[in-house]
Amino acid sequence: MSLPKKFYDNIYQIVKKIPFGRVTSYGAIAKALGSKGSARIIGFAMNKSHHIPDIPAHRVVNRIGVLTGKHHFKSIKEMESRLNQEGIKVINNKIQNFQKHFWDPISELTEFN
DNA sequence: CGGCTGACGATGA
DNA sequence: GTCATCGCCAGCC
Repeated sequence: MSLPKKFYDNIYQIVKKIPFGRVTSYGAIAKALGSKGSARIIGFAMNKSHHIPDIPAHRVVNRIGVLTGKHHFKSIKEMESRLNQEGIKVINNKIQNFQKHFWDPISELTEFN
């Protein structure tokens, strides 16, 4: 409550806006926040979001579509399993046609506003 | 207050 | 195309 982390809060806002069957990258979110250099911070924020049920972290992967954060999930299989449920094919921990499923917050939201 | 961490990204070889 | 290294920048110890 007091002193809300604007950066982290912004990240959660965007991640929660990711539509079903879509994925995005840490760099895309970071850039949407105006700090493309803080792509790593996005992952950090995800760790803090572990107690937040509305954070589809499984829809957030790195720029190449690899499920880098799956190991941080309750179950490693859960991340790729959830993506499969959304119609996203994950082979070798990498999203197939990643660019096709890629959801750019800047293009869709035109700034998180 | 100083330094390390980290679910990344870009660039160079 | 792949592999290695540097840079980023907020949070945390």
